[in-house]
Amino acid sequence: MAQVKNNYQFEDMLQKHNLKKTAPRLRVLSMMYSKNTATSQPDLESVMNDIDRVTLYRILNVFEEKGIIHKVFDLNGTANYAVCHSDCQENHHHDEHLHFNCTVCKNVYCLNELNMPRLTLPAGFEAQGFTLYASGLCPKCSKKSAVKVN
Amino acid sequence: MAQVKNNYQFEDMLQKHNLKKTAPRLRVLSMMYSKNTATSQPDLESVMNDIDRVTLYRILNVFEEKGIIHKVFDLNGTANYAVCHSDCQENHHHDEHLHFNCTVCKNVYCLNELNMPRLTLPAGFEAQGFTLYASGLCPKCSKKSAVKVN
DNA sequence: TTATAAATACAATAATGTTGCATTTGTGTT
DNA sequence: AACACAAATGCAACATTATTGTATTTATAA
Repeated sequence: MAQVKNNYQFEDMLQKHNLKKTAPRLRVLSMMYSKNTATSQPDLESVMNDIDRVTLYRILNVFEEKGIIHKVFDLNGTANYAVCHSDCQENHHHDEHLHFNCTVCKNVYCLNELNMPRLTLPAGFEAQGFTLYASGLCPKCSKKSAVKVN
Repeated sequence: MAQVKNNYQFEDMLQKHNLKKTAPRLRVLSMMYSKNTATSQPDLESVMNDIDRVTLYRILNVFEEKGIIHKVFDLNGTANYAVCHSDCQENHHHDEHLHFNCTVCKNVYCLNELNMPRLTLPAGFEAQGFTLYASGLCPKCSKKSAVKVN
């Protein structure tokens, strides 16, 4: 699930996007790539509490601008960020997959493997992008609830 | 588009849900039913600036709990609320339609007429609900941009 | 008309996100 | 290797959005 990358690859990523290789940015990258769920600013802040809040916000913003991560809102309306896959470019995201928000663990999964169904809009509407949300139980939480643990 | 209802009908709605018929609630209802787009707390506040902000938040919350309106987040992650159609019940929303967020006027349209495509999730995921988002130009704004007004 | 529970208004607080600026750091150049 | 400069970070202040507690007001049923 989670894409495995080493520190050299993260440095390359930054360089490719004309971003300086700084410790905070590398740490954010490695955290986001180590998980298969999206990450919010609060998530980052709780782990990297030695990095300034504002810095984290700004890192997330540049990464999004550069097409490294994309933003997705969870059920509570808080912004979460997930690593983009190959076909995202600067200021032009291809975010057309299913976002699954677990109602128990609150994690947001990007299910890239699912391709979006084509659909036609009512007359007059011109869509530029689609996003599909689902909420429910993720594999981990549905297993837990089945055996009534917790 | 916008559902036409009179004040008696709004009073009935409140009564049906065991909510007291108060002036703020009736005003919120009539505003929300008069538009075909979703409404945010800031929207309400700018129009009804004589009503306390907190009251508006609480009204939106009860209405959502009672299944009168449902919450949908716009592109900026701010909560918008739209009137539900018939099949929503208390604490059990049927929100499975397309939400269209115009990138120009920022309005959120609920396109109920569009039925959701069926889709199968990866193994282990148990979906309870789906929501489909699209962003782009709404009919009004696409017409404007075509004739290069503004 | 009155009693009571519910709803509102107001004040205070919390959480989240943004802006401006001084300081520090990375990087290309000498 | 050292310097210069732009970029990034850290810090302080502020803005916005949402929540909680409580006194006051209001709707409704007795």
